[in-house]
Amino acid sequence: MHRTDLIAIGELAARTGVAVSAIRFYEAKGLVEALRTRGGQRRFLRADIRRVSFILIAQQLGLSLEEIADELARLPAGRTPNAADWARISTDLRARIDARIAALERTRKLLDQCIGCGCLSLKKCRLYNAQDKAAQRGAGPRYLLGDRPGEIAEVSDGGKTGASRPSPGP
Amino acid sequence: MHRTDLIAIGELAARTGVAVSAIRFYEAKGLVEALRTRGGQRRFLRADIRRVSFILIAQQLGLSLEEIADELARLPAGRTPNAADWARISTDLRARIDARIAALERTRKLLDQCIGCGCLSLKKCRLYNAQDKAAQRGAGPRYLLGDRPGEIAEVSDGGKTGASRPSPGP
DNA sequence: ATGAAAGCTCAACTGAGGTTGAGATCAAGC
DNA sequence: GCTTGATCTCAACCTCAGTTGAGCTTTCAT
Repeated sequence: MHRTDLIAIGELAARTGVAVSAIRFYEAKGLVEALRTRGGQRRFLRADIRRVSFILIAQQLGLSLEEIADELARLPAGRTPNAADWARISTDLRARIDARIAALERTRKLLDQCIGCGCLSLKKCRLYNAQDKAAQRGAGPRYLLGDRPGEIAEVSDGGKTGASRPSPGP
Repeated sequence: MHRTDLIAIGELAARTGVAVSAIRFYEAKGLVEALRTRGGQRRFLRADIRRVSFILIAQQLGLSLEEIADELARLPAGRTPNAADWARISTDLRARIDARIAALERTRKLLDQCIGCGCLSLKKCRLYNAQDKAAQRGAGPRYLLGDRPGEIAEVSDGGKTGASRPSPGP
């Protein structure tokens, strides 16, 4: 093949659209690995172009760098994801997207009811009352709508969540 | 009405599910206002339960605290949003939700093609190449995906792009 | 052989949305 | 009056995903 199967960080950057600093950052996080020249400069494999692209895509789909690192760590020894890996991973990702869309749709529905009724007035507004309900019966602290970023709670009248979200823990 | 039309910060916290520290933070950002006792403790109006709830909802719908502050600032003197205000604001929010759902759906479609083809192989994978502005609401490499159209290097095995853009500039 | 371009490390900074801790004061029930 | 729990301020710290800058070294084309 090419004599230059190793590429410098700048080339990897240019080919993926990622900043050089970001690639160094990814390396520090264990997302990519580099060989070094005698002089100490990084040299990447061509396959790392794909690896970085994978990172970008996964990121777009909502995974944190840590999750991506986990995903990559599950592959045999530094391998860049192949078709089978991808099928598994992407099926996973699809489920995430579905969940996000569903959550958003629930919210939209609630919101529509709310626009329609124009209420905003406590007794009736379901969006508002999602939280309020909590307090007016039984006075426990910490009720809330969604308990996860990006996720709106299913606001059903009966449902109690008991989810404590304001602080992620001590 | 009640003799206790004023509530302490702890109660506001309990009734909204927000941490006390977060409420102080919101006050610092101008999102809520508090009266003070002679001793210097904050006392909130009951209406602030609604105000905080509004903040929470708007936040869930993707507004930053600054945007929420702007929204609230457009209301007459510290008023908690009323029906007309709400109609305007919520119509706005709905558009945001729609946009997010649409973006997510585009991504999902791309992903489906990708699961199907199993490619992952640069030339064909639209997810890889098209790097849609999909779910970009959330952290991510800001200078890249979508930002400068045409700037993403075609991730191909062959040619060199020369488009070196390691840093977005000062 | 040389000079520009690219690379190196390390520390500090960003910004959003808060949390944590120290040390002091306030409010209220007994 | 005392004690206990809630609250106060202020500063420092956290996470995430990187960026920026200083100061220095390596690589490569001419």
